[in-house]
Amino acid sequence: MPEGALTTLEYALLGLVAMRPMSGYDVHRVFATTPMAHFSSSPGAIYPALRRLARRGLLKAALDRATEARPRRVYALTRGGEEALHAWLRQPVTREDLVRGSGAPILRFALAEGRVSKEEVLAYLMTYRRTLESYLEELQGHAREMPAAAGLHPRLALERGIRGYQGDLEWVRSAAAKIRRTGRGPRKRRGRVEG
Amino acid sequence: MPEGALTTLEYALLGLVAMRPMSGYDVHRVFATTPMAHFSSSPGAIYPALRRLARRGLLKAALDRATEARPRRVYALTRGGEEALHAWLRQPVTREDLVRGSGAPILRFALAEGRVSKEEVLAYLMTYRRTLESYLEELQGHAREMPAAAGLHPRLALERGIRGYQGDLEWVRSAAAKIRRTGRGPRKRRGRVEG
DNA sequence: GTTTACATGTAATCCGTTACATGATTGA
DNA sequence: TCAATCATGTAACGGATTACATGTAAAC
Repeated sequence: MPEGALTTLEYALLGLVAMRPMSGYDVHRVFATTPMAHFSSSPGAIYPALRRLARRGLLKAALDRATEARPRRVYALTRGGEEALHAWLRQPVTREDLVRGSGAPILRFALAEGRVSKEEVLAYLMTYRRTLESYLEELQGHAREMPAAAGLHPRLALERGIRGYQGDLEWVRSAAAKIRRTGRGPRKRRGRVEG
Repeated sequence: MPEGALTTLEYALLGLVAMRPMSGYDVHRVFATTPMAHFSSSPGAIYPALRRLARRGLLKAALDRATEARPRRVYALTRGGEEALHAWLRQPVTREDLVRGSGAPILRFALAEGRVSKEEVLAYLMTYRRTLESYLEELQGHAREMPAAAGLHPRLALERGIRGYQGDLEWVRSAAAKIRRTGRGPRKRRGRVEG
């Protein structure tokens, strides 16, 4: 039932809950204490988004009345949620992803671990790379055709954008190389044993 | 009169109209044909935003009935608009600016040309630099304290963020240096503006 | 002479922000 | 005991996206 796409926040929530079932406050804390803050926001966004996902059947809520005085609504992924998340993780990076600066490309990459095969991750990074290369050419075209009268600041601002995407390109290459070097990719989720 | 802050889009509109009076369509075209697309969006955002700014007294609309068959509403900055824009351009870059990735820091820089003194631009870039340095330390702390169990993808995603801000830092330094070299009288000896 | 692109908007829907509400737990 | 903090939300408001509406000029 993926009628209509989800917001970036909703996908971030799917991805977090996929790691382990979480309450709204658990999610809030992740956003408050990690660089995921980029996607976060306020409880006023998180709680309604969780409910929307539950209403759509992508999450299921379990009322946990035992452990706490106040009931906690602990959300977990449903089968449909798994599928929606998985489908999203495999979406290629588009020009719009870059222009909008939504952070979605990196979010997808970060959440892909253990849910997408190594080959699919590499394919995803390839779409990222190609889109970056193409958009970089576009921006460099703008830089070339920028009239001198446009002024120093706009030129510097554009240069900053170009540098940023070039850095992303280097990152993509380096990340792909590191992933290629990993042992047989996690085909399906495999438990990590830490040592 | 500046009750409540404006949205980034609204400031972008103020900045564009400040360059030369523009109609909604003119603005739309700038967004559609330049890297300003980042802040853009649809007519459905632009036109209402222009009206809001007019209602607040920051823009004044002139109905241009002569040049075109259909009347164009051409917007120009009012005195209040000048002041609101100028006040915004001088706001320091905050941590929230970075976390949210709104693009506001660069937008302010790009729009500052000719409206803010060279010294103020350099001071602004200094706030940008300091905020970047501080946020970078925060992110590097996260990287150090990230449990090994967190996995490869989140670590790479964080590394990408750190690299990006480091690139911004280099850009800030280089931009400040270029701006320092501008508009110096031929006889003036260079003074140090370092911090 | 009709399609296509230009130019200027409006309307419905919906998401996110801000601020508030409330109950439990802990520290002074 | 009183305040602060943790934990879990709700409500009002407003801006943005998407889609639609409409009227002119250019192209074919």
